[in-house]
Amino acid sequence: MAKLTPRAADYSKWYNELVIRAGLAENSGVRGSMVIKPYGFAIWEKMQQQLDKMFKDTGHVNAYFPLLIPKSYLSKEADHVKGFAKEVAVVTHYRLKVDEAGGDIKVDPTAKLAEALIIRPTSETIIWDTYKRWIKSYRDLPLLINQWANVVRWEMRTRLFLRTAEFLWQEGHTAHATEAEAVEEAKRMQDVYADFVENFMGIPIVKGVKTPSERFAGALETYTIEAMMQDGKALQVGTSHFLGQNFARAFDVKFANRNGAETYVWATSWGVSTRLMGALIMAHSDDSGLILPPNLAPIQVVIIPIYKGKAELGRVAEVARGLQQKLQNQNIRVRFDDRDTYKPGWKFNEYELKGVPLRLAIGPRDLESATVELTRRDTLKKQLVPVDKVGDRIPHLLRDIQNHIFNKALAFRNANVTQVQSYPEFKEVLARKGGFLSTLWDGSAETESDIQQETGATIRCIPLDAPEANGTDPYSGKPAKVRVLYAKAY
RNA sequence: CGGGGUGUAGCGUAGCCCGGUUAUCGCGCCUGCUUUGGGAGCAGGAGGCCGCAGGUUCGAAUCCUGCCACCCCGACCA
Repeated sequence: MAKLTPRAADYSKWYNELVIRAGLAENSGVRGSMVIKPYGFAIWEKMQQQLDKMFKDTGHVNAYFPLLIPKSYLSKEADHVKGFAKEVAVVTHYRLKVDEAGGDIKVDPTAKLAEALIIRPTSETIIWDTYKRWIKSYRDLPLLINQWANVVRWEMRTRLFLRTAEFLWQEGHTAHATEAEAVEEAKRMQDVYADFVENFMGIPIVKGVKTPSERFAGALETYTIEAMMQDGKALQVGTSHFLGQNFARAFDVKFANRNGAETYVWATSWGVSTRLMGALIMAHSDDSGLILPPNLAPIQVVIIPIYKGKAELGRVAEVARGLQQKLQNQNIRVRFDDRDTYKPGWKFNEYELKGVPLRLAIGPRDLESATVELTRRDTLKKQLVPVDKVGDRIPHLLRDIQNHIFNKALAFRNANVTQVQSYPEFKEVLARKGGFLSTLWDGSAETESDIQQETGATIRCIPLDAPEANGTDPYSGKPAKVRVLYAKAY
C-alpha cells in the first residue's frame, strides 16, 4: 500500500486501493456497479444484524416489496418524481430475439410493455400504493415496516461503496394517525442511526436537519446524521424523513379515526445503505489498512502460530486451540489461522490490511515462557500476556479498542470544526484546513447556492443542538436565522 | 452530462508519438529444495483474441472511426 497521508490530494486513490486490497469489493465491469466480496459482505452482514435488532426493538417488522415499479406510480408525488426522474433505469421490453443468421441478440420490438417499469430508486411509491389497501382504520395504525433491498440510481459519477449505481440498503416506511407521532418516529430513527454509527461503527456524528434544498424529494423535513472523514470532507451516513401527508394524498391513503372521520395518514421513511461501508473505511483506516471496531469485526481475534516443522506446530496448535475454545465460550469471534501455505509475516500484514482488532501470536518462545504476544490493530502496540490471563485480558482490550477508535475519530472531528465569523475567513479556513465550518445563515436558498458555487461547500445540516443565532449571515449581511455547518461533502 | 486521463497475463506496468522477428519488466501463480517471531531465498516453469467492433495497410498493441468500461475534476446524489 502506498504510504499516503490521510489528507493527501490523492485520498481518493488511497481509498480505492484500500477497498480493493483489503478484499472488500471491486469494480464489476458493469457501469457503476460493484462486486461486494465475501469479507466486505461479512462486515455488511454484521451491520445488518445489529440494525435489524435495533429496528425490531423499536417495534418494526420486515417485509418485501417489488423491484419493478410501474412508471406512472413515480409521477403521483410531484416533488418525488422531480427528484428521481433524472436517475431511474427503465424496463421497456420483456423478451429478446435471437437472430438466427448472426447469432446476435436483439430486443424483440413486438415485446414492448404497455407501461414501462422503473427499477426502484427507492420504494415509497410502490409501498404507498400497497398501504392504500392495508390501511382503513385507526386500528391499522401505526404501520411500522422495514425492507432490506437493493435499489438502482443511475448516478452520473460513481465510487465504490459511496455512490454505486446499485446499492444495498434498508428502507423503513411507516404510517401514523397523527403528525406528532410521525415526527416522533422520524426523530426516533435518527437516534437509532446515531446510536448505531457511534457505538457500533465508532464514528462520531452530528445530528441535524437538512435545509429545504437538501431535503429528500417529497419530504417536509429530513433528519440527517453527518460524519467527518479523515480528509475533512463530510459524508451523510443516514437519513430519516418526515413525509407529512404528501404520499398519503398522492396515493389516497385515508383511515377512519375514532370519531369516524376520514383523514390522510402521516408518513415517515428512513434508510442507511452500503455507503456505511465507505464511511467505515474513510473514518478509521490508516496506511496499514482497515481498522475495524471490534463490535463490527467479523473476526475479532486472529491466532497466528509460529513454528518450525510439524512437531512444533502440533505443540503450538494445542495451546492455540485451547485459547480459541476459551474465547469462543465468551462469545468472541476468533479465527485460528493454521494454514501452512503462508508465513507468519505474511499473515500479520494480511490481517492488518483487513482490520482485525487483535492478533494473538504463539511460537516456541511463548511455549517456553507460557505467554502469548497480543497486538492491537488500532495502535499496533504489542504486549506479552501470560497464557492463563488471555481469557480475562482480551474482552477488556476489545472494549478498549472500540472506545479508542471512537475517541480518536471524535478528537479529530472536534479539531476540525471551526467557527468562522466572516466570509473571507470562511473561504480561508475551508481552503487551508477544510473540515466543518460553523457559521450563521440567513435562511435563504440564494446564500446557500452562492456559497456552493464559489467554494464547493454546502450546508450539511442545521445541528439539533445549535445555539441561538445572534448576528448576521457572513455572506449576505442579513440577519441570521440559524447556526449551520458547512463542508465539502462526498 | 461537460472537461481531462486510462485500458497490454490475476495485479501493477514498458512498448504506441515514428507500424515490421517469438510483446517488456516486477509482483502473484505452479514444481523442487532450503525456510517460518513482520509480506522468505535459489533454480526451473506456466500463463496474452494488447478493452470490443470496424477500417487503412503486404503487415496493426502501435494509425483512423465508433462503442464499452474505469479513474480524476465539475454538475447531480444515500
